[in-house]
Amino acid sequence: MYLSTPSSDTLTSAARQAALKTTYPAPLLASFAPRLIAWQREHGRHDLPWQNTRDAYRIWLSEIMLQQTQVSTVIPYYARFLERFPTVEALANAPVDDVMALWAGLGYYTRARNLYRCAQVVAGQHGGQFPRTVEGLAELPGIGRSTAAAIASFAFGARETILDGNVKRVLARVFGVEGFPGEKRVENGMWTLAESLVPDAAATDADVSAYTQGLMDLGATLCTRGKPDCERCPFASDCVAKTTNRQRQLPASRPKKAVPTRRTWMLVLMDGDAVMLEKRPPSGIWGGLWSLPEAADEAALAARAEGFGADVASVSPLAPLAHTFTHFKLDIEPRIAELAELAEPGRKGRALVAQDADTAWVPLREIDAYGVPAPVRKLLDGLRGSLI
DNA sequence: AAATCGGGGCC
DNA sequence: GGCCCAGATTT
Repeated sequence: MYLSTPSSDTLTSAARQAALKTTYPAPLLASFAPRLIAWQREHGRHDLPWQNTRDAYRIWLSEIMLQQTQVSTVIPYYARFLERFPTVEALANAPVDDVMALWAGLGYYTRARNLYRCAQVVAGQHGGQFPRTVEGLAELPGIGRSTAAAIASFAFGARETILDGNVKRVLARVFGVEGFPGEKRVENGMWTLAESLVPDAAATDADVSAYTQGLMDLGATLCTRGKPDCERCPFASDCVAKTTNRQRQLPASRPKKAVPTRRTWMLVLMDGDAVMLEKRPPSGIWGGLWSLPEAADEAALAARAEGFGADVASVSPLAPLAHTFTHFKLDIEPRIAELAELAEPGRKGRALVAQDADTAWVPLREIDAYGVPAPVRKLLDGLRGSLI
């Protein structure tokens, strides 16, 4: 049952549908589908390679590719896939490495693996036929509720609604749906609204296809995130966002949640005017950038300083700085140290420090030539100013 | 640099 | 069953 709109409170599905009419203008609800269909036929996209087919395999393949990549990128991949794997059986029987090789460049490789797994399930357990219902489709790997609805409506004329990011944006604007669509309550309301909008039983399969395609086309070509082309929109006269000039506010963006704070200690190890930078691991925060050696606490940083050849007694604090990421705030505790004197009088030595591909002595004036995280650069810029 | 995105997986 | 993530792109 998880595919049906999750019931909120005690309302039945019918009651929730009825409640929509008190929330949104009935004439808009009633005219939405015919207007969208008319617009799609006149101004929508009609020549995409996966249109004008009812082959569920082709539609599925396009939908999976389009989940993550824009149309212009998908087109050549789609063509190559179909040439190499004309049927779901051909895909299922291919070595997985062949599939991955053809996918290479599209990214999101777990979805390629799901694509392959899905093909094997369809070929092996469904006789090569994709399930015809949203429920059946959504049990397959890589197919969720929205993708299932896209396949069911395009391939089988099912009167089911999609609800992807584009559609959420269109609905939020046209109907003035408040709240962040990533929030369950808001999303559930959008599913109910979207379901109420699908063409009625009188609609032909072609109408259903035009409707679903229209939802996609409107969001992708007119009702875009940045600069919607309201002048060409068939709903401009009714659209809540347009008529109240809130295109930028709808849909509501993710609420800024209080982010956790992490704390890190950074070593500013100086040798004259040069500072030691370390290359960070390729993935994770500041992946691949050059930064200061780090440690999780004061003692660990002192140990690192000593390991590099600094006199621990010379390690002293600089002003802390904060940097905010999407997910968390980083408090940086910088500690500055100089290399200890070598036994040979009057010489400090870079030779003490292992020079490998992941460490570098960089004169402060040259750090711009390295990829250095913004807060670290700021810190070093300040240091440079004070040393001169 | 920040925001966004469907589905999967984790709890 | 709900929440958050992984992995990538667009703006």
